[in-house]
Amino acid sequence: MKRKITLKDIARELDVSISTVSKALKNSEEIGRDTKERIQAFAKLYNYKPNNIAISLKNKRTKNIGVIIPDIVHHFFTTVFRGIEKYANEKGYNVIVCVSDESFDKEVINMEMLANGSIDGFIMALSAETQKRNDFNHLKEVTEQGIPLVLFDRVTDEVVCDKVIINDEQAAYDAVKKLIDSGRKRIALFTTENYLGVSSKRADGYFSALKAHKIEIDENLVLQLPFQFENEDKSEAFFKSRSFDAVLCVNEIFAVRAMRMAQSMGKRIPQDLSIIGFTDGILSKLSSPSLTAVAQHGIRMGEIAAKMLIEKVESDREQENFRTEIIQATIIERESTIH
Amino acid sequence: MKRKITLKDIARELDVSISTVSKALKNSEEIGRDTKERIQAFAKLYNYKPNNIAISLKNKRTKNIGVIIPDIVHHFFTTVFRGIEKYANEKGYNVIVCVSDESFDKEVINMEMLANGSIDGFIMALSAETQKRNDFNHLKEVTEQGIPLVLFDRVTDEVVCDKVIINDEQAAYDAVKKLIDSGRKRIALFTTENYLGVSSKRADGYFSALKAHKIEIDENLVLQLPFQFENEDKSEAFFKSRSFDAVLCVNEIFAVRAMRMAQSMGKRIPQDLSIIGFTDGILSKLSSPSLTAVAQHGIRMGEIAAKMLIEKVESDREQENFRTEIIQATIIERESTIH
DNA sequence: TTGTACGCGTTATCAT
DNA sequence: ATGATAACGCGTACAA
Repeated sequence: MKRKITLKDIARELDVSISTVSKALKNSEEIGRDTKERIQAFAKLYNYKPNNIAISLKNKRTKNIGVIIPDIVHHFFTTVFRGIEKYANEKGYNVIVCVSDESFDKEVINMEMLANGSIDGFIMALSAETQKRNDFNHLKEVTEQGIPLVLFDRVTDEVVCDKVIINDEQAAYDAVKKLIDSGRKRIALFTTENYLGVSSKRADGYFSALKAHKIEIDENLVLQLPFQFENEDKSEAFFKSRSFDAVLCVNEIFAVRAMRMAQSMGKRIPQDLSIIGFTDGILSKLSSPSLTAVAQHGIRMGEIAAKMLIEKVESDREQENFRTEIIQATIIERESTIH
Repeated sequence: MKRKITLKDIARELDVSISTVSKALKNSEEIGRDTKERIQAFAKLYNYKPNNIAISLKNKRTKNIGVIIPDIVHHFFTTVFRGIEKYANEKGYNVIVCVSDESFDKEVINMEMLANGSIDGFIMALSAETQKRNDFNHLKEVTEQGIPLVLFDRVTDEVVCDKVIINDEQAAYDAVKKLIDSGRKRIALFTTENYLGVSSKRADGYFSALKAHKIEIDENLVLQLPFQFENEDKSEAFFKSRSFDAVLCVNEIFAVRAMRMAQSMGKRIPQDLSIIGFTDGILSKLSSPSLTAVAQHGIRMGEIAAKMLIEKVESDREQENFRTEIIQATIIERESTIH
């Protein structure tokens, strides 16, 4: 087994000083032709590569980005992650991922682990619990330490930092408008409990679209469901007791399950019921009929987040100006709506 | 902005030596009651945390694991990743993820980036291109340097290291047997081009199950498709020109698309056609009808991989004994088969 | 009980 | 043209 070779090893072997080796390998003009060549040849032969950790210690730059997301087995988040990783890699950065699992405590622990020198900056989406508790001290501490932070999708006004979001409210508005334009009158909303985070903006868009089109708001047409739609009974009761001809769902799992439920009750999609869901993932594409969906452009969101972060990281002067980038969601029309 | 505080800062502030501070914070018995308390109080007040990078340099241990996977927007891989991340975090390790994007070059570059001290060991699944080229020098180099490596799912015999796989062949055999037992006679196989990696084992299981049950093998019933099943024409032609009453698909995307294609041609699932797919992901659960699937237990696979790796990392003595853990796949019966 | 010195691997500055 | 030294932050063997 050939262990990693260091500058010191080369220096000893070639009987020169460490600093000579260091300079020679950087092609410094200070070093003589022949010594330089000797050293470079030797280094290449033994495949010398500088130790990242030592360089990090010296430069106080790790070239690592910390990403903290609530869930990784999740289409939208992986998509954003893909964008982050792609951009970061191009810029020579590596990405350390931690999953908060929607837990406040894990989010805190993960941030602390990484904040002690392991990363140059954070990109994250808040856990559900963090949003519920409205406690953002761990984020504030990090920014106060001068560690750059970019929030995406699940953000908060409480923390001053860069942010990337989609225009959730407008997207929901547009989706509902599309349903109305196609002749739908009784439009339901399937959302998460407590209108958590983005869901509340989507609900806002839903309500304002109805208002703008003079459709009376019927709170009975709003169904709040637990995260994974585990509660089939609740939705079944909803379907049985309400009459509606369209649904807007705040995520694609809700959308697919709504569709299945409707179909099992003999409804035809889209003739009897139109469905639009947020997140244009594999489920929307491959369900049958395929789902009209609000594309959140996760990859772009990730790229932008990474770009914003790296800019901050690489700018040495203290930053005070923070931006919020808004990505335009687009509606991908498929078979679950009439057009 | 309060920058991170170091031992040196505390020492200067309290007018003691750095090593005194260091010892005091480790509660060393060498240090006097009062100095210890003074130092600890001060450290707590200023929220002192040791710098990970410095510790890494000193210990030659980063407490980072490098994970390289072909794709992240992919149910199975994210599932495995979840298992890795979970176990690693419990053990105080962080996970650096790189996506090879099925490319040999990116895999090599990513490994090199991380191998220079950034991580203590690798967990990876080979990219498609790497498998095709049969070139594993980058893996061998890493193991020769003494960096522990665990391969999962997409493995190779060419590299001597720990591995975690599922019993693909047996699982395919069992799936086909289940189809046969339910009365199916003409069973098709939808696989990737060139029987890449795991697909070839699944094909082996398919063939041997047919043989074992005295069903004549008809090569015309094997359809090779590009990765994402982009080629709808090819599969449509297949459906039109062949007659078969069951399909085994090597992944869930193939399975869902096969089902949609069949349905669009008027076939009923499972009455006219039974379908079983590998990967028990969200697609299988939520498609309609839901898909009988081979569960690969990604989380467990990830946990085991992380466990194997960390054991190797933390064992100081040179390792020579490598294991291959085989996880038993299980068939989850749903609506796309008769039982 | 406290402090000094050294080393982890690298680079930058200053001597020779 | 080459080398010695200090520094990044920490821990520890050894000295006082």
